[in-house]
Formats: sequence, structure tokens, C-alpha cells
Amino acid sequence: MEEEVKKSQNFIEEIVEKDVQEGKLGGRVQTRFPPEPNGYLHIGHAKAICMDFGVAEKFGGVCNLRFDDTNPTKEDVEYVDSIQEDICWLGFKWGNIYYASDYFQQLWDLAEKLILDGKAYIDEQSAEVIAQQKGTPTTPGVESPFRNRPVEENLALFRKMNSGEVKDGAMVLRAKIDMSSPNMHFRDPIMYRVITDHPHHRTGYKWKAYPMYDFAHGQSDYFEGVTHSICTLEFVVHRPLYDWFIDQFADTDYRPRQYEFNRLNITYTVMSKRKMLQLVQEGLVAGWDDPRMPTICGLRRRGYTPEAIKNFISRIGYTKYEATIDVSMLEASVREDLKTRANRVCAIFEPVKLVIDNYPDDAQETLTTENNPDNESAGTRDVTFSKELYIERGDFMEDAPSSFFRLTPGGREVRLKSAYIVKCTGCVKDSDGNITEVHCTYDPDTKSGTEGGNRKVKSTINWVDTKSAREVEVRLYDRLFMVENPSASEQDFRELLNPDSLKVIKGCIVDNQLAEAKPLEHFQFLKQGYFTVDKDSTPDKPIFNRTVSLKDNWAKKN
RNA sequence: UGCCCUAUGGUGUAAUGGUAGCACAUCAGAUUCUGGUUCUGCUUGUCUGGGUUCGAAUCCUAGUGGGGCAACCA
Repeated sequence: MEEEVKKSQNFIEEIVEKDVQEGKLGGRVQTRFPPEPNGYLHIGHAKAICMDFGVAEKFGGVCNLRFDDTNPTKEDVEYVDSIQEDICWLGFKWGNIYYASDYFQQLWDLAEKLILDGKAYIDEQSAEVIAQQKGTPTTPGVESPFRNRPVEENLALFRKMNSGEVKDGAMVLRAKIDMSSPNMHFRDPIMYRVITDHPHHRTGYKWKAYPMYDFAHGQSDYFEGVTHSICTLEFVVHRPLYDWFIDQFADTDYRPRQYEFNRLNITYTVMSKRKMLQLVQEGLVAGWDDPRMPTICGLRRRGYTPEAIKNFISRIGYTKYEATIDVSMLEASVREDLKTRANRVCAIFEPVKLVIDNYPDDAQETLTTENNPDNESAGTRDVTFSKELYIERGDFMEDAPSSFFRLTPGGREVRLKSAYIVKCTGCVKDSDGNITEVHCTYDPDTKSGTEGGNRKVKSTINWVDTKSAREVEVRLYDRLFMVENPSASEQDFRELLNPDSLKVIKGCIVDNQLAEAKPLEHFQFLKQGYFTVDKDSTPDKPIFNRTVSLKDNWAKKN
């Protein structure tokens, strides 16, 4: 038997594996994916999802979905629904669905306990003053004048914060820790604030005082029994605070252990929900699912598959180094996946008529072509062929350099894909000098699949029979931004949008069989790229989105 | 004048004290009824200085560079 090469694990998998082997927490593995329902999931979340669900699956544990919904001003059920849809589409299954709002009462009770223990107080200063007193990373903060309020007063005011008697912003509950801590999060962090004018998407107006994320997240993990609390690097400095809160009330040794990995950055895009929301709200893209967006729903509409996304994620790895991934790696992943998945068809973007002068005027024949040379099980299909075809205007050149091996008058023979070998004889122009027809002659003995068809030629030309041609709309997508890292620029990121990120081609010619294709069906338009049917596509008005182009070495050199 | 994290080809990522490997990108050649795919090959890397060791990308130390931390956001 061959020795199986063990695929190297990332550092978090190694930690979990060791914990399981040592029987820590009974060898139990429980993770969670904790999004805030304030936006659509993007490919950075997919990285977290693959980690959270992947670790649970790999080590026989469970991964729950938890919505960290502690800020009703930003959250909405629209996002709760889309997040679930996207996780399912990616192919992951959660154990339970939880909400941080499920724990509002428990958190409230803990807050009261902290007050009674003299470890929390009500501050009536403004947000600005509190921020000033916080100091800076290099200078210590100063203590609030309200810091040493009597316990009973704190408790009474805290209850008023939740009764509607306190206006938004008038009071907050702060933990009494250390205003000179080198960790800014220990400088008396805010635990509760008042929000009266926004209903919570699940609890309505029941609560007026809402816990801050820092007071809810760690405890939520604790309440649920999370073993490995995996998140991104920006939460490293929060970890000691989560531990501190839990230490104030926990009466066992159990603790969720937090581990942090690098978040995903990709060139030529932005990966911040705030910026994406701006693009959507200002109409700079067509919505969260605009195929140029790095959202899961955008990638889906663009024609990406769950497998392509997951392969990409597993290739880029998890470390503690803040890296930026070249977008070409994402593109390579989807090309690889679509290669065996997508049937090949001819699509003519800029059509010109090709007339075969020695082909009988009224004849029409049916030819057979393979659906996918990289996937035999895809089978074959029939296409019609006759005297007049559409070909790509760029496949003909009147005065061609020797490196051009397509159609040119008196040039070499070329093959019409799955049909005959032809020789270009010339072209017809209108009074303005525009080429209206390209002419050629064909060799009847060179039909594909016959012995005569085995002749080697330098090039193969795509075509669509004019008798079965169908006009469709094609949307060519390119990178959303002109610069590698829009967030690093001095300029506002909106000024860096690529004006050519969407090109719409209306009169694209395909075989009319293609009009029946269903949304999210994948195709390779030969020599052009991979395409999928847009969700707005109808049999009357078919629309195709370009997922990714094919690599084109010839265009690159010219 | 702080605290935390971090540094391996162009971009990512492995090597867990013992031959620096893989992917993407790039370049060259072969194959091809897609100038795609596939195959082969080339070029390119351990941030710097000390130390430990028979042996250091790996451990220690000091620098340097990068990232994060000062929301009533998460």
C-alpha cells in the first residue's frame, strides 16, 4: 500500500487536533460562525465559514450559526435570510441557529452582578468626553468623575436605562477596570448603551439598553459551550477582555479559547461591508449581487461555483500574516472548476458574414460537435451548417502579419469548428470601406470526423449558421477597481472604480438552442471565456454574464 | 514614545533543528479541431546583525519593515 502523504494542516487545525488528542474538554469540538446581520456575506466570510465549519467537520464536532445582533440600528432580517442562503449554497450545514439577542436577559443579569460587585458603573458623560478621557495608546487615560458612584445608584440608573426613562446617549454602563492599561480595551470599556428609536429585528422595542459586542460575544460563546472560538486577527486585542468578563462570573475551568487568523484581502477589490454598502446605496453597482461585487451572491451571479470558491480558500491558507491575494488566483480556481463543468458553444461577439462560395445555395446539413473535450460524459450535440455563417470580425484580416493564422485573402487553410476546411478568397466592403462579407471556398472532402478531415491546419474558426442564429445580450465583467489596493490609496475608493468594469454587448450571436439555458447554467464560449445565464435572463431576452475570460497568450503578446 | 501580531521567489503558502517544496503569475518549448486545456522546462526566495548548535527558515537576542489597538460599530 502506498504511503499517503498527509496534507499539511493550518496552525488552527493543528491546535484543534492536539486538543482532541489530549482529550481537552472531553475531546469535544464546537465552533460557530458569528456574523452580524448588517450586510451580505462576501468571500472573506467564505474564508471564515470554511474554517469554522471545516474544523467542526474534520474533528467530529459541530458548528453553529450565531447572529451577533446587538446593534438594532444596523441590522435587518433581510441580512439574516441572505446569510443563511449563502451558507447553504456554499454547501455547509450548521447545528443550531442562535442569536446573541437570545442572551439579552442572561447578559443583563451578569451586568447587574458586575454592578453589585462594584465592577461596573453608570457614566453620564458624552461620547466625546469619554473618548477624550480614554487617552491614547501611548498616554494613559483619566478616570470618569462618575467612576465611584455608589452601587445602589448604579443599579437604579442601569434599570432606568432600560425603562425608557433615559434618552439615547445620556448614559452608558462601563466596566471598572484600568484607565491606564496598555490595552485600550481595558480602559473602562462600555458594556451597555441606550437605543430607543430602532426596533430590534427580533425583540422589537422590548429592550432599550443593548449590550456592546465586547460584552456579548465572549459570553455568547461561553453560554453555548464553544470550544474553539475562531475569528480574524483584529480581535486579538479583544481576547483578554472577553476572558476578563468570563472570569468575573465563571465557576468552572471551562473557557472558550479564541484563535485568530488573517482576513482575506484580494487585489482590485474592497472587502469591507461599509464600503460595499456605500457602493450599493450610491448606485455605483447594481446591488449586493452585482457580479462585480466580491459578495457570495455576486460571485454566484457571476458564475462562480461553491467548489471554485472553496478550492480557492483552501489554496490560500490561514496564517497570522496580513496578506493580499492576487485576484488571478481566484480566477484560476474558477477556470479549473468550470473546465470540466461547462459545455463549449460558439458565440460570435462581433459578427460578420462568411459566405462559402462553392457551397450549394439551398443546402443545409446537420453536423455533430462535442460538448466538452475535457469531459467525455458531456456527450455531443447537433448544429446546422449552410452557405452563410456568422464568424468573428476579428478572425479576418485583410493585411495580416505572419503571426496571424486565421482568415486572410490568399492565406493558409483554416478549419471551421466541427465542419470543413476553408480557404479565404477575399471580402466585400460597403461604400465606406467597412467589411460586410468575408468570402471563402470549402473543401467538401474535409468534413470533421471523416478521414479527409484529419488534415492539419493552423487554426480553427468559430461560427454560427445564419439560419439558426440568435441575438443575445452578453455582459463582460472586469475588475471593479483600477488599482490593486483601493483602500490604501489617498483617493476616495469610489474615484478608483474601473469605468470599464462592465461592457454590454447587445448583438452577440449564438445558436438558438442556447436561448433555453437556465440561470446559473455554465458555458464556455469558445476562445472567449466562461459564461453563465444571468438571473434576469428570459427565453425572449437571453442574458449571459462572463464569469472569467480564457487565458489569451496571443492577445497578450500583441 | 506604549501594547499586541507579523516577516520564506512577483503573489500566497509548506518545511515543526537535518536536501527550502507547492500553487498562482511570468518566460520558453511540445501537443491540440479552442492562440484554451494538457505536458515539459527555465528564472526567481528564508528582512538585517549577533548568539545557541555538528547543523538554524525554524530556537534566543537586538534592530528594521508591515499590520492592528484610542466607535455609545461588529
